[in-house]
Amino acid sequence: MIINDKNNIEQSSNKNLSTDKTCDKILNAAEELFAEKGYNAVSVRAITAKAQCNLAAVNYHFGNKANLYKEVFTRFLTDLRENKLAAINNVMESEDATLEKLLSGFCKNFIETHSSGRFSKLHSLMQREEVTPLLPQDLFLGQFRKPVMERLAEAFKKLCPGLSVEDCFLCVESTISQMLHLCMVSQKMNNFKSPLRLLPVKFGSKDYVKKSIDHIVFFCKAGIEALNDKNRNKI
Amino acid sequence: MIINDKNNIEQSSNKNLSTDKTCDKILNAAEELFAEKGYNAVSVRAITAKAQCNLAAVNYHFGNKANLYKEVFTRFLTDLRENKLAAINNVMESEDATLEKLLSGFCKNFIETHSSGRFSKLHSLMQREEVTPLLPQDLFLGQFRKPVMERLAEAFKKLCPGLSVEDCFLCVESTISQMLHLCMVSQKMNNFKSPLRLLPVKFGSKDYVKKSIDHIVFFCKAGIEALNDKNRNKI
DNA sequence: GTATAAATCAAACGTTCGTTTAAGTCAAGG
DNA sequence: CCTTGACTTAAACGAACGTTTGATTTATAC
Repeated sequence: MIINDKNNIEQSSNKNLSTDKTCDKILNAAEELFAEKGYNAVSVRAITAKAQCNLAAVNYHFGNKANLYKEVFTRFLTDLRENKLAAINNVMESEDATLEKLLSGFCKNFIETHSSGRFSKLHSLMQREEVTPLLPQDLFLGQFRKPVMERLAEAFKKLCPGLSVEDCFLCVESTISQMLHLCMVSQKMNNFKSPLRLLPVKFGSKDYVKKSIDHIVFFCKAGIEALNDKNRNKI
Repeated sequence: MIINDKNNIEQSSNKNLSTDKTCDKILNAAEELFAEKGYNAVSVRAITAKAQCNLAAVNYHFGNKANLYKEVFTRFLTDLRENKLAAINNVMESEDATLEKLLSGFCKNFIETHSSGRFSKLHSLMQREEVTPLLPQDLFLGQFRKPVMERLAEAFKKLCPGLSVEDCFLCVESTISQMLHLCMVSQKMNNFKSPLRLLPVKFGSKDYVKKSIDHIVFFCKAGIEALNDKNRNKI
């Protein structure tokens, strides 16, 4: 019995996750099911049914259900972190980087990544883990949130030197919180087809998301620049 | 067997929830436990143990566990909605209402309400319900979010006539999303005593929350006024 | 005081769950 | 060919859960 094997480090960075081995079939099936329904709502039996393997295979390869969840979550967090850092670096490595380009690049990558494909469903999983943590705090906070926040705060500082380090982090929180909220609204509305209309544009529709992105970029730019100006005037 | 009895309508509006009747003891015990651990992590046995009554009492008075949860959630949402509407009205009924006073009043009431007392733990429950809905959408969205959002959007419109209705709602979302995020960070850090430091001020500490509130008020004010000015310049 | 309904109680039911066990299959190495 | 170890399989275990039952107690009304 070999649990917690890390033999798929190279594979996890690939876009196409391998599906031949039982171990990987379980990992992929668990990722889909956990993302869709959350940890408690998914039974080991459901996972092994989807992976088309025996019930005991989960305990054989991963020790127990909780450890399988940890493996799924770690693989996902690593991939998502690299995605976000790349989006920030992509703007900052350019010669003519501006605050607006940074915000636009970060937010558009955010919504695209979290709204389609593999990360779409996993976004809910991340939100669930944030509200009801099942894993050690340092995994989510230290290995994902901290590096992304630090990189974005650093970028803000470079483009707006008037900001204090503290202001940079507060602006990062302001930006990210709005994006997380938008993703949640967008995803929830897509799932439930609610007829509720709060706006002329239907809440959660594609038009709504598009307008929201533009709004958030404008809103954050104004807030950050106002903060930048305030500090510069102090001097 | 009388389930779903609404005989405590007057009592629910009182600050001191009655605790003499078995029915109310169950409701109060369930509120505390659901708020702390979520629906699935709380067993009917745990509720009846805390309420010091028999296991079958839950099914006798509320039909089943799910309906008890609905009763708990409805009572809580009604109280919280009135709290928020009062905070907005409290500023707007004044003669010298300004955008900054509105934002400050709303945000400070928000953090105070969600950080201490009865609503402190219930905030997590609301977040869980948002991420993993167990109840019909129109309950949370229609009876809570919609009225609060409409009232705040209306207030923005009054103080910043240059904003379009759509802009008002987008600014409401920007404001609320930042407050929700702050509450979550604050609460999580309080629970876990994480040593992680992202800022000079400790993440999630009282100082951090205080500075964050001031930041959010300033940040939103700048964003809203920039939007207001942009539209006025169009004319 | 007695009849009727409401409320409480201990006990059990049926189901689902995560996990374990022990037998079985298969491929590689000597 | 045989052994060894990795892997798979069917079956069962024990615990926890929501719910139900039927008897018993308490309160209410006549």
